Amino acid sequence: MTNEVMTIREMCDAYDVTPRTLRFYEAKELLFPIREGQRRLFTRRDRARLKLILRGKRFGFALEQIRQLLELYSEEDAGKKQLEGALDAYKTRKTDLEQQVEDLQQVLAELDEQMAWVQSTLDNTLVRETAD
Amino acid sequence: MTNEVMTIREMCDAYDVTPRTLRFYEAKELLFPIREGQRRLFTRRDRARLKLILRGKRFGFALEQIRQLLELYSEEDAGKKQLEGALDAYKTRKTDLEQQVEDLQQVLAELDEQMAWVQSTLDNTLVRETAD
DNA sequence: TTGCTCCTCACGTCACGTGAGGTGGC
DNA sequence: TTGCTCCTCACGTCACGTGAGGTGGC
Repeated sequence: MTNEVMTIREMCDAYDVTPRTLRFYEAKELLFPIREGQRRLFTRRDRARLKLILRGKRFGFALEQIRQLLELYSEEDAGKKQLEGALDAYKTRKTDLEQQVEDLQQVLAELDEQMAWVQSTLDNTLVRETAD
Repeated sequence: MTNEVMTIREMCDAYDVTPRTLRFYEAKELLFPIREGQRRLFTRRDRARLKLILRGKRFGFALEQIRQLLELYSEEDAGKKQLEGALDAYKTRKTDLEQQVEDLQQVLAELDEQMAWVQSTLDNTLVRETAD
């Protein structure tokens, strides 16, 4: 049954996160597990939200922005405005990620130069030592 | 004269960093400005180190690792061992950066899918609204 | 005196990690 | 009783940002 609730341990195993992370997301109002005494029980809704949170993180969104995106999605009538809002956030994120790729490639080139320089110095050092 | 010392403000303007950053690097023993009373005066050596620090950061090294690399470089006899140590660190960093590029491209593809999905939902919404 | 730049704490940020100390149920 | 898992503080991490409050020299 996908309607079964899950304990914190089961959640950790299923989604590869730590208990601390789940408690942290609850404190930040990203998840709303129900309580059985002290213990947390995560519902199907929490699991759906956690999946979106983890994907949002992969996209590079900050938790606060993910919280806002979750709100957009959960407003029962996911209407035009909500969807366009989400799409806008995605576009901004995409541009930023593309810039990151460019930056990384630039940095990789610079790193190659640096490595070549050190390597050539190393070669010269060996030559000198061998020339003794 | 490149032997002139520079004030914190001149350093900030020259290298596009904040005063806080320079004080922080000093506290972390990455820079060693001399003192004129309370004020810091940055030497040519500090400027050379700062350039290496900023490049190290671009490469994605943590400050502590940058500190160690600076030690390797500054050991007057930058011999075989030191250079090989630096080269090793660079290689590890390079592998990691390449992995980051791959991850980002993967994430970008996933983001495109997600955007397409939202867009198609949006199209359907418009169709329904127009069909009234 | 007013401005400007410098200084030293020291708390805030972000997303958790990591003990410390205690509880419930087998 | 011992183990195991859960819990709640609350401090630590990383690289600084950001006031608060004070100083020196024009």
